[in-house]
Amino acid sequence: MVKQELDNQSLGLNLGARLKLVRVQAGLSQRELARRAGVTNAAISLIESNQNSPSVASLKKVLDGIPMAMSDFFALETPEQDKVFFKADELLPLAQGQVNFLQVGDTRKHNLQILYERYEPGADTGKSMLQHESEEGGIIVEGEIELTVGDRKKVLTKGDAYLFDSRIPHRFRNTGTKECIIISGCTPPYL
Amino acid sequence: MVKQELDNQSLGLNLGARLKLVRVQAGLSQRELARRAGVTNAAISLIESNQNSPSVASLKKVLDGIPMAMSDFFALETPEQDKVFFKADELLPLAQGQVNFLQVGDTRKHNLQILYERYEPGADTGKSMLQHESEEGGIIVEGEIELTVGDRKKVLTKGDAYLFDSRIPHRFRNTGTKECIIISGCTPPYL
DNA sequence: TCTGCCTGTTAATTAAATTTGACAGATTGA
DNA sequence: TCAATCTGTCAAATTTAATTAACAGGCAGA
Repeated sequence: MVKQELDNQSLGLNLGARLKLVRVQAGLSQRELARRAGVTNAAISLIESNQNSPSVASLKKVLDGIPMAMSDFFALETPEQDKVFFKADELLPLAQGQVNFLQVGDTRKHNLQILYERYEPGADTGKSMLQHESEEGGIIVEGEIELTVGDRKKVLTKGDAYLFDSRIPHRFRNTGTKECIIISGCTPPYL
Repeated sequence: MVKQELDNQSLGLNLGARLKLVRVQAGLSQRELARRAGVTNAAISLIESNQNSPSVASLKKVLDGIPMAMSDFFALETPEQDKVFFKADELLPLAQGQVNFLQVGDTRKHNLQILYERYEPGADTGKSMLQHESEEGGIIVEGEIELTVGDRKKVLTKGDAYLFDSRIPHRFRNTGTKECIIISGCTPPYL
C-alpha cells in the first residue's frame, strides 16, 4: 500500500514546507542537517514530504541543527496564511457529541465565524440558555430544529433561517427524528 | 521495567510543565482537554509527566483544544530560563564522532561558550586549520593533545592549559593512545 | 564513459507514541 | 456510608515515527 500524505498537512501547519524552507535558507542538505541534528536523513525526508509528524523531541533536535528556536519556527509565515478555500475535511471540529460544530478557518484572524452545525435527534444546547456578546444567523439545510430566542419559540425546517442578537438567551433543540444540519454565522466569534 | 522520564526533559524544553501550565490556566482537566482536542486523557497524562514526546500533530490537536498557537506555546517562559546549574546529562551535544563536544547552556543567551571536549586517540580537528573571530582557552583534564597555533606546536598533558586568539589558524590532534578530555571556554561562542 | 560522491526517496525493521481499558484516590450528593 | 462521578495514572495492545540499508538520479573529475 502506498503511503499517503498526512491529512490536512498536519492540521494546517505545513510542517514539511516550513522545515524545507529553513533548511534550504541555512544552505544545508538533508544529510548535512541530519548529521548536525543527530537524526537520520530519512527522517528529514519523511518530515519534509509530510509523510509523518515528528515528535517534538525530534523536531527540537532538527532545529538545534539549524539552529533555530521552536517558537520562531512556528511563528514563520507559510502559504497557509490568509487561507481562503477549505476542503470539507479541513474544517476545525469545535464540539463532538450529540451536537457537532465544524468551523471554517481561524477565528483568531477574523471577526466572522462560519459553522457547519449538526444536531442528532434529541440534541439540545441545554436548558440553561446560551447568551453571548454576538449576532448570529443561519439557514437550515437538513432536518428540523426548535429554536427558542427570548420568549419566542419556533420549529424551523429545511430552507428556513434565523438571525438574532446573541445577548438574548437562546437554545437549539432537535425535536425531529432525523439529524439536523445548519450553516451559521456569528460575529464576533463565540465558542 | 519502570518507565523513565525522558532524558533532559526533551532536550531542555520542559514540555510537560508547559502543557500543564496552559491547561490549568485554561481551567481544564486532562480529560476535558482531551475531549476538546480529540485525543485520549492518557496521552495528555504521559506528555505532562514527560514520559513521551508527542508528535507535532498531536501537540497541535491538544493546543487547538485550549486554544493556543504553537508559536505562543513555545515562546512561553519556563523555569528553564536563566538556568545556572546543569547536570552532566543536560549538556548539549554539538559534535558526535571521534571528536565530541558538550556545551554548557544556551549560547544564544550568553556571550561565553563553555565546552566539555572529548578526543578519541587519533581524533583531529583537521588539516585545514580552524579560524574564527573569538578568543579561546582551556585546561587538559585527561590524556594528552597536540595543539598547533599558527607556527607553534606543543603536546599538552593533564593539568596543562592554553589560551589564544582564535583568528590564528589552529588545530587539535590526539596523538596519544588514550582519550583526551579538555574543558574549554570561547568568546564569543563558535560552532 | 567510467568512477566516486553527492542529492533525495523508500521498503523493511526497530523503537516510540497513542489508544484502550482498567485502577485507585478524592469529592459530591443521597 | 454508599453510589456516582470526578481526578490522574498505568500496563498492554495498537498505531505511528525513526532507523537501517538499500536505490536512482545528477554532477564533477579522470
